[in-house]
Amino acid sequence: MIMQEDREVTIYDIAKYLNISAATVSRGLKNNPMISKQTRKKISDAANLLGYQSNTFASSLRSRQTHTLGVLVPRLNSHFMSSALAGMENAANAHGYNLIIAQSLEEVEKEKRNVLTMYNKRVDGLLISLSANATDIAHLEPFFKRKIPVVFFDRVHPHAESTAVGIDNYDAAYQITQHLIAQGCKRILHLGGNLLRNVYAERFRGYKKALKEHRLPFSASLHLVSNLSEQAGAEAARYILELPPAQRPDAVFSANDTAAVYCMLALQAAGLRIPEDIAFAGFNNDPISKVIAPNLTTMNYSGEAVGHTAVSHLINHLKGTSALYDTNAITLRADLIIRASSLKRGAS
Amino acid sequence: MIMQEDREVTIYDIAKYLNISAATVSRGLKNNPMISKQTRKKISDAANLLGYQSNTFASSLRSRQTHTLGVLVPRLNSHFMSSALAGMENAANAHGYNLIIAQSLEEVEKEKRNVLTMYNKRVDGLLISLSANATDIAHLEPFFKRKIPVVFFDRVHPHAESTAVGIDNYDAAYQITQHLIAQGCKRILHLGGNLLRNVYAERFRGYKKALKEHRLPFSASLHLVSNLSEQAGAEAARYILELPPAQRPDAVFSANDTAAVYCMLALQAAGLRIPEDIAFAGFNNDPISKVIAPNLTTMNYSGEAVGHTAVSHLINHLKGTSALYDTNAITLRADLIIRASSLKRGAS
DNA sequence: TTGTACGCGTTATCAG
DNA sequence: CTGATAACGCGTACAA
Repeated sequence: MIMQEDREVTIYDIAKYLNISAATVSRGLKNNPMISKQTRKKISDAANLLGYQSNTFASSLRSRQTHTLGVLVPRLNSHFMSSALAGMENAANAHGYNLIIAQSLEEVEKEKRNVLTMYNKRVDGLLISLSANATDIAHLEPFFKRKIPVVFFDRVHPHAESTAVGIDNYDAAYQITQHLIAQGCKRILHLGGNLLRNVYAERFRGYKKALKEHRLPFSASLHLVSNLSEQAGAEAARYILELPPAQRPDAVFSANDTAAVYCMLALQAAGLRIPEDIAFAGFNNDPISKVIAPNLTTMNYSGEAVGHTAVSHLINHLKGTSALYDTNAITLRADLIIRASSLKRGAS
Repeated sequence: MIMQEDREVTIYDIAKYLNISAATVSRGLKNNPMISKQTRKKISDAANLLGYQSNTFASSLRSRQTHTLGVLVPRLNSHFMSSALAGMENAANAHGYNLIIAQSLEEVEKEKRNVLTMYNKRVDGLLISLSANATDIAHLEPFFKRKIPVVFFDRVHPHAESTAVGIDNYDAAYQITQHLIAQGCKRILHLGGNLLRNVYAERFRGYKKALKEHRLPFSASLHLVSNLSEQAGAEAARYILELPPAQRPDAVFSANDTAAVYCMLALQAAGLRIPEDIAFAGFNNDPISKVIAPNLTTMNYSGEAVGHTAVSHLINHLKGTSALYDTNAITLRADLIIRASSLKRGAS
């Protein structure tokens, strides 16, 4: 048990000390221009002297503002997510906001509980990237009902009154697939994620569009769905190796770099050459993509930018200072990075 | 500006609705056994019906407990840190605690500001990994003074009333260096970090101890200090290549995997063979260490475990349920993972 | 088992 | 420019 220390120093202590009212102290502490410069100085000095530290929730209780944003993500430990968090923290800090962070571990139930916790903490806004198998956003109703702004990022969901921050996954996947086709690939396997999530559904759509445009047949046997983990990548390799030679793909487009890399490693271990026997492209520009040999062609977009944009937008909305307050979707750029893993015919 | 919605539903609304007192509602909501089972049921039903959601800071204001822990790290976006955060979130969530997270970006000033913010939010405890060039922990005084528990993790600092969670960096570095020596390496370069931080100082000490034990000379020209970034790794490679052949190291022990890997890549690009010309060992078991060719020998320890342990310990302390409340240091295990990058003479 | 009454530290409102 | 006073929503002695 922690001992209860002596009472904390409050604005009343400062008031008493200076023989002024607590109201004046409160105002002075926030540099309210109504208070004379000298009084403000006196208050500030006394605060330091007495070791005063404001009590955020007493303030929140009264002002109905917590200056805290809730962040809810599927997992904290991926390169993209931690970059996004870093970007969020930067933006939040710059505006005097704090972040309260939780992960759903891809479990809808945990996501629901965390949403409620965030609500109970009365966050001023919520940033969320949905868990893999959430089918709807009914659990966000408490926020919608009270018009507390919600910003979806990365794994978004359509909602009239919320903003979505992400990239054009459809176009990105289209570009990647086209690039592989331009390299002469004709049987391109797609290593995809759960189609409930827009990011994976759209990457799959973009892939199919490119195939169609080039009159390449799409076959369900060339579309694997998984959680895109290291294991999933290795399993995909086993799947490929067990395919009859005639049906073997000559390229793989993976919806993330992790699965791509571990698929590559397993295929290489089995004696296949990359890109000669099978070309590879991933997604995310994860650090491992430029360490693997050959380097992995991938789609680059900045997690930091996504996070920073999402928070900046949210805070602008809260402060009502942005004309963007009713923007419904923010699409950040993503660039194809062509590396050796997909270059069947010399440099590009 | 966000419109102020209708007042929130409070325990008073529930009380009025059921013709009972707010106190009873308050107690019933927390399943206080003093309240009869049926009353509790009625309260719970009414709460659901009216859409009641508890207001955490009204509660915190009264109870002086926030059930929130502050987490302050140098950077959010490294593999180790995001794993540690994931472990912390797990442990916290399991005990009904929340995490408020900020990064110092290695700047002492930002660290100080964040510490104060955490204090003002009245976190129940603080978890901190110090920024690279913090020379003391005077800025934690507000916490110490009010006996709010502080737990250092990874980059720790001695303090009588705080706990430190980490690994034995001294021994780990000693093991790594010894392994390199056993492989026949005689001139081992150490790519180290800022010596103000225990993790780097101890890894350096362990390295020197191994050298000394094997009567290998230590030379300042074999100790590079940097921020261990990708660039720093590449620069180290340049440094090595510019050394007169006779002075070139035959091994590199880097205090993290990132610098090791980018040093390897640059040396390989210059035509050096690893491990034949120069052996490598890193630290952290970062994902890139098992993707680089040849795979990087490294020290494995779980960020998740560090984070989970730190939070569990802190919460146990808060709840006063642990005999460990006065433990001053928790050392987790770290294992040498020997991979091809350091094997000069066949498999081990 | 339940109700009464007050206070946690701050800010908003309304006077002066 | 400053002060008095009443909330904000909840928890807890104390009384019943």
